[in-house]
Amino acid sequence: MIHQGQVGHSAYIVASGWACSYKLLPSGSRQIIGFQIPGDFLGLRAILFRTADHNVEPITRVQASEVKEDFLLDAFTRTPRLATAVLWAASRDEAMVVEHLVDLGRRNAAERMAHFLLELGVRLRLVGMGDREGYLCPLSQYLLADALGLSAVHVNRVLRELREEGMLTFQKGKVVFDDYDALVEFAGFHRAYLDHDGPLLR
Amino acid sequence: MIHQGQVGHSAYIVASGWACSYKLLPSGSRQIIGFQIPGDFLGLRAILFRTADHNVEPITRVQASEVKEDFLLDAFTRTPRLATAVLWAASRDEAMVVEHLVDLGRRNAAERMAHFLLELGVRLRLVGMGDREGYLCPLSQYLLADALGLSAVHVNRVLRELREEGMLTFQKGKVVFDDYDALVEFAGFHRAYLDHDGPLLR
DNA sequence: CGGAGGGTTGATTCCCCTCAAAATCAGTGG
DNA sequence: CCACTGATTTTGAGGGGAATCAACCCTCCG
Repeated sequence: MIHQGQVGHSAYIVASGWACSYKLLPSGSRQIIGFQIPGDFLGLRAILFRTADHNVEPITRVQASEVKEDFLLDAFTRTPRLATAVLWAASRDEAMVVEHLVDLGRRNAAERMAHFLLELGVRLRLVGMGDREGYLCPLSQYLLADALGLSAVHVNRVLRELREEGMLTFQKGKVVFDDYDALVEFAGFHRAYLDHDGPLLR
Repeated sequence: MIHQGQVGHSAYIVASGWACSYKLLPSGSRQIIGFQIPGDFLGLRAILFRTADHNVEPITRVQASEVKEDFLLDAFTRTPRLATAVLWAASRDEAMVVEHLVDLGRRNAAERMAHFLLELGVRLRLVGMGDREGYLCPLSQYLLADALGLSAVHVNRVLRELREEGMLTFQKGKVVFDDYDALVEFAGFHRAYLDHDGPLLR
């Protein structure tokens, strides 16, 4: 969908399916920045900076509406409210990246996993694709590893631990919260950063 | 300057001095999101979300221009170009956080340190506070540790390594690039994400 | 002169990586 | 229906990078 270093990209609004954005290092390893789910806006930086600084790739089959560069920039000058809305979306995005940063910097593997899957759960619930019980999740352990800065092997062990602790089960594409409250406590999860009221229009 | 959980903040444009933004975890540990230097805009999320999701604290004595919430939101609707400029600034900010994320996820301690100090160098050069030789840097090893997701002790060891390898010297508040090219190579540093042309105005 | 903050170094521990190999599963074609 | 392939999950063994704990030093400052 978007390729690092290339120019002339569009932005997209995801209608269905999952995608992921990531960066590749010279060493060949990959760091996943985040996952995009239905309702998400992606590619803003690719438009503003003209040349994309990251990649976006579908994980499942994705349907998305294309938002062309010209349209977006025109719309900004013509409809300030839209500009504010996009700014707000970008800020929510940044808040998620920041929380992800905290994950990698100051949480151990299990807390990281728990926090990450909780966040994903809240986001999916906001678009009606999950509930307090759990959700369907097409992510492989390799993808989780590249997102959480772990090895795939260790992802597997951590998932086993969480399962044996009776907090969370992730198997066969399904995340099940076995003990939601314990999990929230364990991960130090505060959903405030996902709950802001939408653009502060005036 | 800004306190997590509090409402009614302003944004600021730093005129002189250094600040840092960070999050605190229940465990008491701290993850520094980034450092603000002269010319940087900070506190946008605190305004858009009404309640701040992070803290900002001065490191040295800071002089900054306050940008009040009302002013900013009014200006958006009245001056679309300004909105685009702010959006652009926010995106550059996010690009830096993303690169920081890659640091924590996929680089070892030494590469992380090198990459971080190189980025800081480029940013400082853009505002005339450093050159290819190096720059003045008021950050303690504790601050570096909390930014890079390391312990202060290990920060010290890594700095010693880099010094003994003849790549970089950080002592007495001065960063000196002993071998800039080697350092860039070692860190896998690409400055593209800092070099975009400024707001794409129309 | 005592105390605090920051820097430096050593010893030990442990979290997570790497390497390696089964086991399971989905799809594919004979 | 089964053999074959490739992707994914699972488990084990061993090693290493960074944390932790614990000193000791220096400088600055009231």
